[in-house]
Amino acid sequence: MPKQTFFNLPAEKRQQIVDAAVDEFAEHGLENASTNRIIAASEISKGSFYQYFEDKHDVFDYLVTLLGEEKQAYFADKRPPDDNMDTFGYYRWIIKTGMKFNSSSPRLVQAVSRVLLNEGVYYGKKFEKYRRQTTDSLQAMITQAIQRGEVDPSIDVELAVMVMETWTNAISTYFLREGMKEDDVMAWVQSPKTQEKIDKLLYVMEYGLRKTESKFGKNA
Amino acid sequence: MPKQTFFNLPAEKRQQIVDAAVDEFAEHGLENASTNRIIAASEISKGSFYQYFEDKHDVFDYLVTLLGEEKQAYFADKRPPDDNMDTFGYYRWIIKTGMKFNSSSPRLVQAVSRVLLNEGVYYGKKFEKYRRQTTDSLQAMITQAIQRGEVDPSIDVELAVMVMETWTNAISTYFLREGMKEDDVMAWVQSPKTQEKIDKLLYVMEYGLRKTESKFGKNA
DNA sequence: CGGTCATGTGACTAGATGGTCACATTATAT
DNA sequence: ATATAATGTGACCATCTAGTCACATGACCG
Repeated sequence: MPKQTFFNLPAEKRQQIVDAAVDEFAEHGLENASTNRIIAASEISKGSFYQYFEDKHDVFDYLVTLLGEEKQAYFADKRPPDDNMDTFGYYRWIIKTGMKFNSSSPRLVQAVSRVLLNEGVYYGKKFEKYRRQTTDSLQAMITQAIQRGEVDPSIDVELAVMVMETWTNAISTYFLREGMKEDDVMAWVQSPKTQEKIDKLLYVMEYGLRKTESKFGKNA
Repeated sequence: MPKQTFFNLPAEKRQQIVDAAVDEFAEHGLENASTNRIIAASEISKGSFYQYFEDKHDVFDYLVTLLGEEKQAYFADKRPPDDNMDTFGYYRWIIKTGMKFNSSSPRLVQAVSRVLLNEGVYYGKKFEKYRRQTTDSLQAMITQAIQRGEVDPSIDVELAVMVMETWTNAISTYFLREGMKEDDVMAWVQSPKTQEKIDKLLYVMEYGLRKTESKFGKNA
């Protein structure tokens, strides 16, 4: 957590620092980020920086919190279109809505995701708390889905969580790699081409790659 | 490519340097790796290092080449048990045999994978050549599988490649995260528990998470 | 032996890093 | 206006970084 002095700052100055930090982490990750550069870019003095934060990890923690808050605010007034959706439909809605949210704060998402999805794997324990959030909610979702008879009960929950976590991360990575190339990320996300890609991907997650009889009926 | 002086070195000394580099990259990745530490650990002088290599990227390139050679040598005398295997069976064999290979050079695999799978995403163009190798062979495999009527033809090739690439990477990451915790990695890979996990994972890739009628016949 | 060429060496440079601290400035309260 | 507390500042420190270079050591050859 940043120190009180940081929160006493005028919002404008706070934003200046956050912007600088977001850029730095998005560009260099956490371990390679330079506090000196953050200080230079946010046009504060070195002494001030250390009066606001412990170190760069402290800044990063704050960015994660910030992203969490923004996400919560974004989802606050959003509800799936159909109340009787099954789990896969709900997951599809979550993924698509999540991608729209990502387009609304792409740099912040890039900064945080880059560290949590990649560096985080190697500096394990430090980031476990963040991963656990997603894991737990996915686990609840899947347990319910099995009870409802939507997910194959012969697949254990742990594995199903891994599958969905993998796809959640893969789609995030896809967003960061392909979406961030575009001028208008939001337009790219909402384009029929991107939406279709996500649909197809989740279809494969549901029904698999293999050509089966039951699928023939669907595609014929 | 390392300079000629490096290849003139006695094999023992070369190995010493490789070991030090592998450890450094496995522990710190590419961007955070320190040539100074590699030099210290391999017990050569600074001047010598720069007579062998251009810089640390040069060393890393060599490690990638080395891993490629070792992998090729490992697969040279291995053939899938059944010649009439379908594509999914073949892929399953590749993945499992690949994991056995990984256990035989776990540190080298860790060093290279860490950089290519994670850092590589952000320092794009530099590593594209390596990624293209896997992509191309997966693409050939899938095209053939569609022709054989094994893969759903309504799934475009590009997407199927993404799916298989995602799973190849996910299994690599799983190996690095879980397998490397074990004392005996090889034993862990070949244990029934791990093998079953892989089987189930690839089963889900083939048939999906959703409970379908055709699956009922299989699982009942 | 002397000469030549390849290899080994570590002190040194120039720059960046995270972090501290004595002091200057500003705001608040009396 | 004066005292007190909060905030701002950048020179400075120790440590690390990649890379160079003048010189030392060794090997081989005539």
